[in-house]
Amino acid sequence: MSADRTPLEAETVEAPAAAAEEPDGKGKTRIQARNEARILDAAQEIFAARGLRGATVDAIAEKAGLSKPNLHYYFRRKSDLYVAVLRRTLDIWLEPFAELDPEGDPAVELRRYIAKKLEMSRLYPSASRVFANEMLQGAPMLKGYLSGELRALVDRKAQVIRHWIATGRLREVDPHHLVFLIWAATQHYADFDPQVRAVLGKERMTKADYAEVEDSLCRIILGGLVG
Amino acid sequence: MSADRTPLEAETVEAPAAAAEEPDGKGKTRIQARNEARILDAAQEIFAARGLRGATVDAIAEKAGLSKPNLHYYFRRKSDLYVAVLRRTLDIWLEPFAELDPEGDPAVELRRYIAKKLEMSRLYPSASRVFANEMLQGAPMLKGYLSGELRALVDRKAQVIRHWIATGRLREVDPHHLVFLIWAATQHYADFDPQVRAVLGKERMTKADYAEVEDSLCRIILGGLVG
DNA sequence: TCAAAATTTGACCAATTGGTCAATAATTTT
DNA sequence: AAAATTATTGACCAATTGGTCAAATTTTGA
Repeated sequence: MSADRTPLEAETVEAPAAAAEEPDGKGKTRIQARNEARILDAAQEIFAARGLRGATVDAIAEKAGLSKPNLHYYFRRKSDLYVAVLRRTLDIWLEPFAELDPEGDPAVELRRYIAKKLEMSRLYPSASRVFANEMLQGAPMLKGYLSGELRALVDRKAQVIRHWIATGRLREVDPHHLVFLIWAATQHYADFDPQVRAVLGKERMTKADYAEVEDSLCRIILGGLVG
Repeated sequence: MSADRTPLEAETVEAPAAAAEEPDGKGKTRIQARNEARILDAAQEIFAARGLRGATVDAIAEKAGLSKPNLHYYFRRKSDLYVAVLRRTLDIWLEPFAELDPEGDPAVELRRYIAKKLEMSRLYPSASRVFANEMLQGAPMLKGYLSGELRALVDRKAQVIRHWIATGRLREVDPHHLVFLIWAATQHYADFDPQVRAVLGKERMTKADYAEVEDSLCRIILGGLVG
């Protein structure tokens, strides 16, 4: 109940000695790079399924193929690892959102964004789930990030959407809620996968299934907003 | 890693002696009813924030104002309590969905359903979060329910939507994905509340804020489907 | 009023778990 | 090849936690 929180701003792993190195990439042994990657992947799976508190270091270590003390050699605290996973996920997620182009055609831009976001749910569902878990916990690790960087970015993109509306290329909508809707709809297929599969009666969701999802989402969301 | 799963079908609490009593309601002392309600409410809060594994019986007991052994007097295992909370949530959730009327106007019916679902996110966010948590864990307790009762109900309602389409009152859409979209969009405001508030820059979401959400969602989702 | 039934609790376990540490084994550097 | 650095591990704690139990207290009902 006390100490498993570390602000996102903190460095994930102390860069070994060397100061002016690239924030990641170099300054790392071959072994270091390999093991840290393995650990992050394993941690993402475990955190996705159990959350921060539910995940055990033993489980992560086992999945990564390392002993617990060996894992601690790379990440001193479980929360460090959690934050590192979260950071990696966020980096991947925000890229296509930031690319929404005010000069592009809203229909094309939004469709591409929806497609990319959905593809991420399909390819990295566990990343989505870790984030969802963090939200459910009240975002203890991401509070600052959400109301800082993220809010700023969303506000900027809301301007893009307003621009589209102002130039008559998009119907009147609240930009924020449009963004939330896209996020909710796309992430749903990763976060609520068991429900989706059960209701659809599918053992697993194929690439083709996702193509149908994309079609449906675009049709509904864009249907009333453009054209 | 072993024993914290109990199928939903199992009775929540062994009805004390009497066989042919109503499944709930009677057959319970005043104290029993009061305490069980308190425990369920407390458990919902704790489970919502921490998930099944992360929630401690102590925390639930404290929130309910009882001692741990006393809580165990009412619910022998933590997982019993978890299932009970889940069951209660599902009962509340499915009611308005089941009410979608094939003879009604699609615009009115869907708008009302969206409004009700959103209201539930506003009034009982923790219920939504417990469910979300269970999904993220892979739905260990709800698997059977999802592919049984729920799937059947959704299929039935998908027919209603297809009926609307066939009679030219609704544009062509995949009924299942429309339902998922509505679920995702409405639950998002409960499950991702920290993100929503941070991005919107609001300390808390008021009733008025939710009214705007409702308006936006209906405008986007229904905008392209009816009229 | 008094015994039976229901409720509550303090004291305890046994298992789990995050994290440490000294010692050992690889690797790299000189 | 020896020294220095990096990686790995077995053995261990201390704290947390789910759950038990016998004893005590309160409520109920005849």
